[in-house]
Amino acid sequence: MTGSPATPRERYRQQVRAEVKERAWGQIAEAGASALSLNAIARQMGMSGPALYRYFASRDELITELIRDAYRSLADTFRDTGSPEGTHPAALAQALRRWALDDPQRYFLVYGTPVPGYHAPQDITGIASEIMSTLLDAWMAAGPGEAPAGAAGALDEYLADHRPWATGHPAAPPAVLRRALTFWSRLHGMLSLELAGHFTGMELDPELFFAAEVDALSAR
Amino acid sequence: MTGSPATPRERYRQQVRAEVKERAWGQIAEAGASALSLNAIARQMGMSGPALYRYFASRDELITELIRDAYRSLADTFRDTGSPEGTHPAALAQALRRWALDDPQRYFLVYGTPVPGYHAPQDITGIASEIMSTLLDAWMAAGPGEAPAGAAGALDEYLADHRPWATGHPAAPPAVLRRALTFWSRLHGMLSLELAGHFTGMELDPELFFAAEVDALSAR
DNA sequence: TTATTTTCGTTAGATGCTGTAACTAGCATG
DNA sequence: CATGCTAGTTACAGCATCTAACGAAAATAA
Repeated sequence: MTGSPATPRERYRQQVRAEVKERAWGQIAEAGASALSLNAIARQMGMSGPALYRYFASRDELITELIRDAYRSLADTFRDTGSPEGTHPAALAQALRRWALDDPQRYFLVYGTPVPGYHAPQDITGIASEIMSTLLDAWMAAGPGEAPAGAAGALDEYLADHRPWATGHPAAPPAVLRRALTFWSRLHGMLSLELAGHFTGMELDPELFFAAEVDALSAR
Repeated sequence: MTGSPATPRERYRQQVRAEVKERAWGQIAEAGASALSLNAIARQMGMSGPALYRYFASRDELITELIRDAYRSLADTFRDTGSPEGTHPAALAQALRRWALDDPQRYFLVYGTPVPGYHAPQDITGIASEIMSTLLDAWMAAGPGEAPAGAAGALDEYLADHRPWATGHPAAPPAVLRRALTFWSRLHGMLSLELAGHFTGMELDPELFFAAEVDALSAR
């Protein structure tokens, strides 16, 4: 990574940008992304409002950058989980849950309610496919499982011909694609319900539920 | 329902409230709940900003009411799906998906990213348990399925003693509780990914995927 | 019918936000 | 040293929520 030209000006600039993001994460953790205020951040940093526009062209650009960092963080967490060849899907599941619980609002920035007009820039979709790729690696190692029954068979047939999201894994059989997809979707269901607080008051142990679902899919 | 006193004043009042909500739903559908503006609604209705505060104490109160209506709408949709005794879970799944696709932002108002500080009022949690109750009805009719394997057994043991969310169904065995819970969670995973657009660009037919998952759980 | 009270809408304004424009002080480079 | 770039400033436009004070209309009471 030969990134920064290391001129003092640029160093300072990156430092300020980093601090802005730091405080932005703080605000988001406290009151959600919709409550993020550039003015408030500027006040915290002892400068006046418009100064921050030297560093971020708009509030949206800052949020987009935070979303990018969130994706990057998840992709790295996935990549760093277990060995490159033999990662068990259950390990990825636990890593994902830890990552989500570590900062729920960061999770929601990636998988939460989207803004209707918003379209993620190209590089973010690239990171997203990195994440899917790691998931496919793990399920490739785990194997296709037993023969699909019922509608799963129909889905496998479909996936055999519609797999642009798995271009990095041309050797993966449709059953592996289906299992990875199913896995991802189920994890997301549990986590977003848990993080949104839909289990509170139900007296349900999310960890136990999570473990049961992971086990159900992993063992089959 | 002997609700309204039907005095002309009250009739007018309810009418204005209804129109405000109508336009609010329009705004939300276009730009999401965070972009909802009382001022803009007032402008559309040909009155000046503060007038609306005669009808809604604050922006938050309006949003809370919309959330309540969304919950109510889902509970009614569930209740009206199939017969009171013999509803198949798959029918509920399809009803839920139709309801979600019919107005994605309404879905997100119920199951999307929560505002950190927000606590839903009592009556909303009541409607939420109505929804769970309908789900439990359907799974009671479907039966407990085959014996649980692996971690599902541990979850069943836990659920036998932790079931305050199923007080309306004292006769439901733990396996039914688990299946209803799992069902709910998996549906939510697929729907929120679909509605948030995480399947677009993957060339994945959400309906086929949805059917496969519903089938996988229903048939077991 | 007349008088009183309640309700609905208005305008003015406090406060906070995003974002632009114009200007100044300081730093780096020629 | 002179020039230009950059990071900050203040001023301001525009829009948002929401409060306060006031006038008009409608419902109610005498």
